[in-house]
Amino acid sequence: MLESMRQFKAGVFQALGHPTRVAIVECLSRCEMSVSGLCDAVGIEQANASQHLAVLRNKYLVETRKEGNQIFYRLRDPLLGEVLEKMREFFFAHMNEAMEVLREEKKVARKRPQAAKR
Amino acid sequence: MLESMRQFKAGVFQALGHPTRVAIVECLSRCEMSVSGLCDAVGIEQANASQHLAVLRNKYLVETRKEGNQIFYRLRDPLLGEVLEKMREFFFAHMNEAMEVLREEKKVARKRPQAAKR
DNA sequence: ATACTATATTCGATTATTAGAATATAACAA
DNA sequence: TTGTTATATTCTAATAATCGAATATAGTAT
Repeated sequence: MLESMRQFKAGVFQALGHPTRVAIVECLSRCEMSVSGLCDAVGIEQANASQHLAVLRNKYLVETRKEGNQIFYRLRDPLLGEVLEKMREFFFAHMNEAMEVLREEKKVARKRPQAAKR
Repeated sequence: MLESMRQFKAGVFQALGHPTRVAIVECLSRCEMSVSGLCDAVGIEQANASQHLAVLRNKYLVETRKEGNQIFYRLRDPLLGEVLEKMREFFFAHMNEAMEVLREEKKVARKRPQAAKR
C-alpha cells in the first residue's frame, strides 16, 4: 500500500517532469483549452501536443470535453494547480540555486553538442 | 524566463518522478538520515541509493552533513515536504483513479514479460 | 460521395534513465 | 602500515521517453 502510493506519486511527478507538460498544465490551470489552442500557446506541433496530452490523460491529470470536432482539455482537479503553486514558491525561495541548476544543465549540454538540438 | 522556470519545475518534478526517490524524500521529510539508514529504510542497495541521492543533490533538493565517516542527508527546504503533502491530498482525492492507474501499469508490465524483474 | 479540419496513434531513430557490478575515495581503527 | 566501514563514481546492458514523420480516425462541410 505504501509502495503503491509511492508509485502513484512518482507517476504523477514524472508526468509533470517535462517542460512542455509543465507549460500545458500551467495553461490549463488558468482555463480550459482546445488542443490547437494549446499548440499555439505553448508553441509545439500538433502531434507532439497529442503525445504529451496522452501522458497527462493516462495519469488522469486532465479531462476532456468534445465540442464539434474540437477537444477541450481541462485540469481534473485544481489541487494540481496548487501543487504547481507550491513549486512556484519553491522556485522563488531558491532562485539562486535554480539558476545554478539551469546553468549547470546548459554547460553539460554544451559538452554534448550532438544533443544540442533539444 | 518563463521558459527557465518551467525547465526548473520540470527538473524538480522529474527528480521526484521515481518511486525510490519519493520514498527517500518522504523519509527525509521526517528526519535527517545517513545513507545506510536510508538503504535500510527504503530497502535498496548502497550504490543505487547513492545514484538516487545524486539526482536529488543535483537539483539541490537535499543537503548533507558529514559526521565521522557517515554522511547525513536532509531536505533542503520543508516546502518540498509540503509539495509531497499536496500530492498525498491529491492521492486521496483520487484514490479510485490512482488504483486504476496502478492496475493499468501492472497490466502493461505483464504484457512485456522481459521487463518483469522490475 | 469527396474534401477539409482537428485530434490521436503508430513507427523509427535518438537520447536518457535505470539497476547492478566493479572500482574509487575517504575516515577511522588496529 | 593494513584493514574496515561508509559513501561515491564509473561502466554496461536493459528499459523507457522523446521527437518528427507518416498514418488513422472522426466530425463537419460541400
